[in-house]
This record gives sequence, C-alpha cells and structure tokens, in this order.
Amino acid sequence: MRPSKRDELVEKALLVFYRHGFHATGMDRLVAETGISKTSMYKHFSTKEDLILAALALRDKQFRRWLFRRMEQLGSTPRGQLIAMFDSLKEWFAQEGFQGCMFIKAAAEYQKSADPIHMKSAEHKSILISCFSDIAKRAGAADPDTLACRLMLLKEGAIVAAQFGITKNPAMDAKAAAKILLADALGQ
Amino acid sequence: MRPSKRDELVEKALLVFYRHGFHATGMDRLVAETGISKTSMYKHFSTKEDLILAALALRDKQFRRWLFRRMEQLGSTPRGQLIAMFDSLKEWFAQEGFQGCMFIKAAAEYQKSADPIHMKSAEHKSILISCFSDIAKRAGAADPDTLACRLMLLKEGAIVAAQFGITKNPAMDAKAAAKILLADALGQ
DNA sequence: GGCATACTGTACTGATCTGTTAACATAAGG
DNA sequence: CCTTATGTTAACAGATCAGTACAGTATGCC
Repeated sequence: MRPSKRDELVEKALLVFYRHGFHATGMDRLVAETGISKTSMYKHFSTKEDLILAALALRDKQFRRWLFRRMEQLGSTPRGQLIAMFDSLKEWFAQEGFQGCMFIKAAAEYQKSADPIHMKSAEHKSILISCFSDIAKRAGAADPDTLACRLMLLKEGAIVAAQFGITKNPAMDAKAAAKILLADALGQ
Repeated sequence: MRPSKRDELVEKALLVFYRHGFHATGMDRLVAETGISKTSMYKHFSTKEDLILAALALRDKQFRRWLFRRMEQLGSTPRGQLIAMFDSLKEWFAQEGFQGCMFIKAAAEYQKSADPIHMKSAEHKSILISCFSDIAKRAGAADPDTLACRLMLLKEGAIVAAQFGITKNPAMDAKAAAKILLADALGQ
C-alpha cells in the first residue's frame, strides 16, 4: 500500500510546522527533520502550500477526534461534556510541546481571507462551533448557536492566554466562566 | 528635532508588518512601502528584530491609549467601562484594515517564550489584564483578578473569532457573555 | 531478465532574504 | 568655508528560499 510514506511526511511536517512556524520552515529543514527526500515531497505535493494544507487537514482530524472523545469520556451529559471541554483543554495546555493553536497561527501567517490556508483554518473553527451547537441543543439550550458562540469565545481566549502564558490557569478560568454561562443558558 | 524620520519609519513599518506579517515582510518591501532608505533603517535599528520590537512598542501604546479612552467615553461607571470594552472592540473589528491582533500574530510567528518578540507581545497582554483588574476593583469586584481574567478570555476569543470571520458579531456575543459574568461577579 | 514504482541524494536555478558598503546630497552651525 | 549629521541611491555579500533536474537505488511483479 502506498499511503505510508505520504502519511509519514504529512505527520512529520505537521510537527515541524507547529514547532517552528510556516514561513520559518524551509523545505530543506523539512528534508532534514523528516528524513524524506525533497524529490519525494514534491512528488506527493507540488507546492509547499499543498503540503501545509494537508498538514492542516490532518491536524483538524486529529484535534477534533481527540477533543470530542475526551469530552465524552469526561462528561456523561451534554452539559457535562461542554464543561469537560475545558478540562480537556487543560490537559492539552499541559502537554510538553504545547505551543498554541495550529490554526490561529496559520491564519496569523496567511492573513488574507481568500488564502486557501486561511480558509482551511477558518473551516476548522466553523466545524467546531457547529459541533458545540449540536451538543448545546442536546443539552436543552433555547439558543444553541449563541451558547456555542460564547463557549467558543472562552475556548479561543483560553488557547491564546495559554500560548502567552500570562495567566496561571486559563483553562480553569474559562471553565468557571463557562459554568456561569451554562447556568444562564440552561437554568441553575 | 530628530524623532520625525525614525518615528515615521516605525509607524509605517507597523502598518506593513500588520498587513503582511513579519517573516513575509522583507526589508526591501519596507523600503518600497515606507519610502525610507535601507541605510537609514539600519542606522536607527541595527536588526529587523529591533524594528519589530519598536513597532510592537508603538502598537502597544497606540492600542492601550485608544481602548481605554474609548472605554471611558462609552462607559460612565467602572462596570459600564468594562462592558463598553466590547463596544470598542466592535468598532475596531469594523475598521477597514482590521486583520486581528498584532500581538497574537507576533507570538504566532515568534513562538519561543524566550524570544524578545514573544515576550514583548506577552507583556502587552499582561498590562491589559492588570488594567482590567484595576477597573474591576473599582467596580467593586470581590476578586478583581479573576474577573479580569474572564473578561480577557472573552476579549481574546472575540478577536480570534473576528479574525476568522466565523461568527457574525463576535464583539456583541462577547458583550452579552460579559454582562452575565459581571452580574455574577458584582451582583444583579 | 525486463519493467515499473517509489524512493534517495545532490547539484542546480533564479529569486529573495538580512545586512553592508561606498559615493553622494542636503542643510545647519561654527 | 568647513564640519557634522542625516539622509539618499545603488550595488553588493552570503545565506536561504521554493522548486527542478538528473542520476542512481531498492523492491516487487510479470
């Protein structure tokens, strides 16, 4: 089967991009850090942008799978799962290589809203919002979209705060705030 | 007085960095877009990093002056000012060239926490938090630091959401959430 | 054996990167 | 008039950028 080498490339490239940034990562560095020849890279992806898009697609899949699985493990009810999101975030922030959100960083480096990389990043956030909205609906929210938006604000804020390291425990700050917003939206 | 040319350089460089990003902006582009010779640039700032740091310092000053002035104009009480922050943000997001937060983008491109650019960006966020805390204290919050943290989460989340353009009105979503959090922290 | 596939290694192109250097212009102050 | 400061244009150095070209290797299938 052919997927192995290509998938290996995308996985390793994802780590390198995450650690060093997009513009700051040259193809030669990718060759050095992935151990995959430049020829192979350009056989699988004809431009650096294509490789970045593939890395973002993988990250989107990885992150969503991880987050929603963890939320289900930590929360037994829809409401509990929404709160558990912030416990999950706390675990993420505590991971050794944590350096913020891949998509925020991608959008920061590729700013034009028409840029494919920017669009891919925005798409990830949109998907998350609609997933949150689904859970909010199951939790009985009268206006699940609004609740999802508010939780998203806390989540993105917590990620940014964690990236800067300006507050001690942004995930738990966000969790406390989320509980208040959930009480307002769902009662008690 | 000698400040003119140097200040002009920093002001113009700030705009170019904001629009195009840091790594993506070469010194030649700065020459072209600022009209200032490369020789002069390197007389005032011996490295690109120094210039970026000066631009960030200016942005920090500009942004804080603008935000707190606007909050005072729009809110008559400390509590009203904290709410007015989100009306101010709405105005910012609606500005023509809005492309997210300069400091989030800087931290995204210079990720290492020991990097001077990263530190300068984190410093800006720290200053804002402590200012929010001061206002929260004047508003009568029992735990002004916690309230400031929560409002900061909403603010950063709103900026990220606005940068992605994934929700229609992130500033007003954040404002609604802030009112709930303020009611919780300050009563009614 | 013959052939295709998938990969590696290396050298290269032309552009662009940060930063330097040299020759020159302008104006103020002694 | 000379000096000094501040600016300009322009070419340059050495590194690195994305991407290409070409020669060679390993595997497996017919």
